[in-house]
Amino acid sequence: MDEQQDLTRPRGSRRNTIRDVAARAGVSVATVSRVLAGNYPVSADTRARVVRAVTELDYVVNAHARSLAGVGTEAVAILLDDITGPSFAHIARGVEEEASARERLCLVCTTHGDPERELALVDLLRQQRAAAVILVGGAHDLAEYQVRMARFSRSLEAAGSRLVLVGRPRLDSDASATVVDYDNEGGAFAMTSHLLSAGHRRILTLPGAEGLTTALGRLAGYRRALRAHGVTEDPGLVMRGPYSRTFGQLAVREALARDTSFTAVFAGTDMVASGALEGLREAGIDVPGEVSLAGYDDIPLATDLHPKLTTVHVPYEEMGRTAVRLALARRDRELDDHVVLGTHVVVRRSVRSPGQQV
Amino acid sequence: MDEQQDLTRPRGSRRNTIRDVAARAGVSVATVSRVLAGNYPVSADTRARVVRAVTELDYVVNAHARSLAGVGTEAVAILLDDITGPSFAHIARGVEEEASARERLCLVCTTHGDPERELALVDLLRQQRAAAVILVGGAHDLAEYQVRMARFSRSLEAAGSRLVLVGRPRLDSDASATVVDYDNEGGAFAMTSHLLSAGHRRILTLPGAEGLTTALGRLAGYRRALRAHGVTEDPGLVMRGPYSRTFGQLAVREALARDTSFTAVFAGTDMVASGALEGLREAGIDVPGEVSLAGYDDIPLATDLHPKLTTVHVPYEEMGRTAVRLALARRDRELDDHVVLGTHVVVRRSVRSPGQQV
DNA sequence: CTGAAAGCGCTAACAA
DNA sequence: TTGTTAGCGCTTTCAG
Repeated sequence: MDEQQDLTRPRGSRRNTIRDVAARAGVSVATVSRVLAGNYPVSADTRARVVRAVTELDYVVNAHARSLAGVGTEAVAILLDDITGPSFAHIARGVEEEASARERLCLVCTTHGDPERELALVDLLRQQRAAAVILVGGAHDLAEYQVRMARFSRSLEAAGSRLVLVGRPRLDSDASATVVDYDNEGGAFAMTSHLLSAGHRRILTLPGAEGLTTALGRLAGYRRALRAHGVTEDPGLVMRGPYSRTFGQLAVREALARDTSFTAVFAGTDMVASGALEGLREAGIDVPGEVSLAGYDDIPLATDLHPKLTTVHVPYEEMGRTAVRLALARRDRELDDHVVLGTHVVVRRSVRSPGQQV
Repeated sequence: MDEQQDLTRPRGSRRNTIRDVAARAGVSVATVSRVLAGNYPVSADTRARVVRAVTELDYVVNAHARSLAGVGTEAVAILLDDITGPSFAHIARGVEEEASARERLCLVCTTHGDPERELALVDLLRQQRAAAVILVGGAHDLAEYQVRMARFSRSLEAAGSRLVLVGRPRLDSDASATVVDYDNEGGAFAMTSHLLSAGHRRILTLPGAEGLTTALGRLAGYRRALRAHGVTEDPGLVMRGPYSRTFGQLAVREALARDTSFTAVFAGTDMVASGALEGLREAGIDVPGEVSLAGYDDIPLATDLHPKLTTVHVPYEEMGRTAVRLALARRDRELDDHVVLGTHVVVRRSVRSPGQQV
C-alpha cells in the first residue's frame, strides 16, 4: 500500500516516465513504447508485465514528447470574439465535436474583436503547431482584412498549421486558406421574399453595422428581393447599427418616432429582433398582429421569444464541423477548399400578412 | 524576393528550427535561444543579426520542444457538458479570460454528460500536462462522484495537473482538489424569501432533477425559507424534472391541470422559467398580473423574456476566473482551496405581490 | 559574450 | 521478440 504511494510519485515529485515503467517491468523503453502503441508484436508475457507496471505507476505518456518525436496529434484551435455569443457558441460546438471525433483537443481563444490580440493568438497557436486555426466572424475593413489574412495564412502554413476562415470572405491573393461560409445573402433574400409574399411592402431592415461583411450580405439580399418583387427601396427603412439587443430596441423606437409606416421589421440577427420586439411592445404594438418581425441566425432565443420568431436558419454547428473536416482532410488528398452551406427560412409565429394584421 | 520565399519553407517543407536561425545568423543555437528568451546578455550586434534571421525565416519556437525542455507554460483545460449552455458558456468565458491574462491557452472539452468521455478526456489532458483541469456542473450520484473525483485528483496530481471543481461538491476524502462554488442554497433561500415577503404563500417550485446536487441545494433553500416564514410546505407544489425549457412548460401545464392554486412559480433555472412562462401564457395567465415567476442563474435570456425575469444571479464568469486563479496560484504559496461565491436576487418585472395581482 | 554538449520523454530505425 | 541508439527542437549548465 505504502509502496504504491511511493511509486505514484517517486522521490522529489518527479513525474514517472517511460523509463520508470521500463525499469519496473524489466524491459527496455522501446518495448514499453511498443506495447503502448500496440502496433508491434510483443510477447503476451512481456506485455502483461508492462501493462501492470503502467497501472502501478499510473503512467501517462507525455504528449509534448510525443509531438516532438513526430507522432503527436496536434490540437485544433478556434478564435472567436466571445464564447458567449450564441452563434459563436454553436460554431465552437461543431468544431469541438468534430475535433474530438477525430481524437483532437480543441483550443478556444477569444479576441474580443481586438486585432492585437488576434495577432498574438495566431502566433501562440503557431508555436503550438495547431493542426488548424479557425477564425470566425465577419470582417470589417476588407482591404486590411485581405492583407492580414494573407499574412496569417503564410505564417501558419510555414509552421505547419492550416488557416480556416468561417463566415468570413475568402482570400483573393494567392495565399491559401480553407473557407467555410453560408449563403448569407441568399438567406436575406429568402426572408425578404417571404415577407414580400405575405404582402408586406414597407419593411424596416436592420442589417447590421456599416462596413461589416455580414451586414453587407444581408442588406444585399434584402435589396435584391425588393428589386425582384418590383418594389422600390425607401432608404429611410434601412437603419444601420451593431448586432445588439439595445440597437434593435432603439432603432425601432426611433423609426416609430419618425412615423415610418412599416408593416414588418427584418432584423439583422435574432438578438436585434429581440430588441426590436421590445421596442414594438413598449409602443403598444402587437407582433404579429400589427407589425411582423423576422430575425436572422436561428439561435435558441428565437423560440424563447413570444411570439416565436420567424428567422433565417444558419447551420452554425455544421459550419464548425465542416471547418475541422476540411482542414484535416486537406493533409491527405487535395479537397474542396471553399464550401458554402445553405440557409433557409424557418417559419414560426412572428410573421403574418398585413391583411390578417389588425 | 524569390529568396524570401525559399527561406520561409526550405526544401521538403521542413519547418524552420532554431538551428536554421542560428545558421543564418552565423551564431550558435544557444545564442539564438538567449536572444529569444531575452534573459541573458547578448551583444547588440549579435542580437540584431539573430532578430533579422528570425524575421526572415518567419521562425516560431516549437512549444512542445519548449515544454519538454522544461520551460513550457501548460494550458488550462475546462470540461463541460455543452459549450452551448449559457451558464457553462459564461464559466468558460471567465476561464478563458483569466487563462489568457496569464498567457495560457485554454482547452475546452465537452462531455455531453458521458462519464466514459469524461474519463477519456481527463486522461488526454493528463497526457498534455494541463496546468489545471476544471470540471464544471452539478453531480448526480454523490458516492460514485466522490470516488471518481478522488481518482481523478490523484492521477492528475501525478501528472502535474491540478483538479478544479466548479459548482460541484467538495471532496471529502484526503484527495485534494481546488473547489469553487456559489451559494446555491442561499440564493434559493433569498429568492423564496423575496417571494414570501411579497405575500406569496403557495409557491410552485421546479428545483431540478432528482439527485442532482444543484437541485438539492435549490430545494433546500426553498424549504428553509418556507420554514423561516412559518409556512408549511405543500409537497404537491414541488415538481422535479430536468433543467429544460420543455420541462418548465409541461410542469406548469400539469400543475394547472391539477388546479393547484399557486400564486407564484420559482423555476430551478431561467431556462425552466422560460418554459414555465410559456405554459402560463398558453393558459391565458398573465405574468406577473396573475402569477409571479422567478428564475435562477441570471443568464442573458432573463432580460429577453417578457416580462423581464426576476432571478438569482450566479457569478458564473467570476467562478471561471477564480478557478484559474486558484489553480495557478497554488503552485507557489498554499492558498485557499475552497471558495464559495455569493449569489443574490436580481429584481426585475416578473414578480408582484398577490395583492397587486389582478 | 558565445559555443559545445547534455538532457527533457518518446519513437523508430537498426541490430541482435 | 527485444534492446540500443539516434534524433525531434529547445534550454541550460559548463567551458571558453
